[in-house]
Amino acid sequence: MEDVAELAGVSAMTVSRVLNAPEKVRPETRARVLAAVRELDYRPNSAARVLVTGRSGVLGVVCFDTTLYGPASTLFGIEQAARDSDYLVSIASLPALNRSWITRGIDRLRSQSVDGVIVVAPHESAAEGLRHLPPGLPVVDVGGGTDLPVPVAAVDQYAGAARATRHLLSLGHRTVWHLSGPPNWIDASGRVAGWRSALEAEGREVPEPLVGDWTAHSGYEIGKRLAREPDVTAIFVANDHMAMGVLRALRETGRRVPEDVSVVGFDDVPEAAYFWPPLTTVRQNFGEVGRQAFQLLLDRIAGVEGEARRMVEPELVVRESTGISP
Amino acid sequence: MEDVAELAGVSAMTVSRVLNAPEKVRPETRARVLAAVRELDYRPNSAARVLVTGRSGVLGVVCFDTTLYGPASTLFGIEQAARDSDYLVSIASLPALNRSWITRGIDRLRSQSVDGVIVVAPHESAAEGLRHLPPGLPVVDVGGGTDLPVPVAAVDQYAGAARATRHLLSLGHRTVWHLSGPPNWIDASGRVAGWRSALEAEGREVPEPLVGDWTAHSGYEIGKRLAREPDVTAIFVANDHMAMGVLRALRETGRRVPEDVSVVGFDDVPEAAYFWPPLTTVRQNFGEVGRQAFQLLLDRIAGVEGEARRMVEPELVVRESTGISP
DNA sequence: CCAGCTCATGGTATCGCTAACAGGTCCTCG
DNA sequence: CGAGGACCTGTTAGCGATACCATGAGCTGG
Repeated sequence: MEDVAELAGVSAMTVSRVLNAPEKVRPETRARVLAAVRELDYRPNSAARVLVTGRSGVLGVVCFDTTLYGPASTLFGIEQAARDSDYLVSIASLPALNRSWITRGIDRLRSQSVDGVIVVAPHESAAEGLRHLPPGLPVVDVGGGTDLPVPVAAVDQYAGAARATRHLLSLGHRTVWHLSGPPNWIDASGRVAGWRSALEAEGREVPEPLVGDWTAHSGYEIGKRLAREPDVTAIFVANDHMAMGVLRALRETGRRVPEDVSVVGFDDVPEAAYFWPPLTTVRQNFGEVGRQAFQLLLDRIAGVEGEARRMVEPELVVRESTGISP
Repeated sequence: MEDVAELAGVSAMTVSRVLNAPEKVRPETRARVLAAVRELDYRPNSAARVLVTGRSGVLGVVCFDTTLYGPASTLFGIEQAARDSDYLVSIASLPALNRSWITRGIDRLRSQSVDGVIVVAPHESAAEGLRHLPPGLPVVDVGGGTDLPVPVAAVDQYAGAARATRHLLSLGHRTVWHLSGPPNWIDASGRVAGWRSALEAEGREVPEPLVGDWTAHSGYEIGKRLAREPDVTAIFVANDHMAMGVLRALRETGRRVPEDVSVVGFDDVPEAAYFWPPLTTVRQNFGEVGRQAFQLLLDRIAGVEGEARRMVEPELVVRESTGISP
């Protein structure tokens, strides 16, 4: 920086100003400094800047498994929003979802002086970790439950599940069975609740939900059980991958979709339209959730308290896996 | 730090040593210092440390689309390896794959003083960007082509494609058609080359490869064309998602898999075993690639030149989408 | 014509840490 | 018994930027 200053015939302080508050420097001086910057290919040292300002321009994301479609898409959305605002994203993935690891993840990021942290861990245990936060660190949660001590951006799982369920009922099905995600996952319980309420609202019988682990494999195994029940004519599955397993199980058992059984998924993964049959599902706009989370974090960093919860509405996408009740 | 030193009755320098070279401090002193550290919940300021040492403990990953299965898995592998070595990962995703954006991505990371960069952009344009690197910055590429000026970790696409093709030939098919990924993607051209060489090695006719864009949609559209050709009895598809589209197109056209047509994919996404029929495919161990890339980078950071290319062998997974020639 | 203001720039201290060297103890060994 | 070395610990000097205050030039208006 000293070199740049010398080449431009100014002091280091002026160089600093050109880079941080250009309007406070006379245009001609500014031009000379910028020319010197280019000439020497000068780049400010962020470490030094962080040391004195306390802000790094880096935000941290704590996440569990970034190979799952949802978290990966959310991360992507966050990263894009961050890029547009000249923020960089550091990630801390967790070997397991529990309070201790979440706390460690946040600490790991904090030790690198991130300006704030977004937690993408839609699991009950996250709430634990979020209850004891280092003071002064802005934190935002994605997909978390209610009454968290931090702002939350999330897809309205409840509404999406209710919508899917009502769609099936409107096709004449007596009731709707549910294959849920693992217990303690916020998304999973939100979908169970939405499904249940939609059934109850119409006075339908509420079957005991079955529990999978998000994988196509579990969908297949549980699907085989469901396929044997002649009562079952409509299934709301908590995500598309499990729905894929269910579809295969139904087919192997000789039950046709949608003629004998209707199936709805959740997520709308890009391949859902090419399942056999193309899957009716609930689309989550993960990218939007990521952007909203980033915006919330930006507000918190700026000291704005603002609203604490941003809900993104999911959308029912009707394809060919649902049809009128047999 | 000063406070810790005072509480422990030592100088700041000794505190620093306890944290960075514990063996150089007498055990009892060390214990006193550590006690003081805990007592005050002291955490070293990484910015100050970076400023003086020049090393940050952060590595950067430049990547294109982290919602794709391959890149996401690779990123995950890198992150896990990094975590085990107490490194943090910052990501810079690119809005488009070309030289300029790659350069900008690397610059963005460099400006945050990362210790090194891993580029996950298996596209020809990446090579351009890697040819003009800031001197002194350790860089490793994932999945890149040959003769790059940096070390590369990659799955052996050529071998995997050849294996898939030979599998189909061994089932009695006269030749094998290929639905490739987009041109200029390194993976895509590696698979084309492996497929072609396997056919030529046995003196088979080499059909003109068809070109998709990795999506199930493109697989479906092109699959419809292939399905109309009675000659086509074996198709090697460049990834699982396109293979899914092909499977659907074949089914809609009334061609049975594997009785009439055999299909092989590439990737082995977790759902591949639940396609209809379960997909024979080539498994890529992305996690291992990520680990290898991280290791290469660690070597480069340490100044070790070492080997420049680490190949991970893919594995053919035979399921039910392939059968003997009709 | 000068007080008083604005505007652009510079000087200095400081952020929190570690490299490099200096100094002090205590032991070893000829 | 004293020189020399091993082993700890402390002192000093930055790393590269910005915050804060000071300074001086040029303008305005009574």
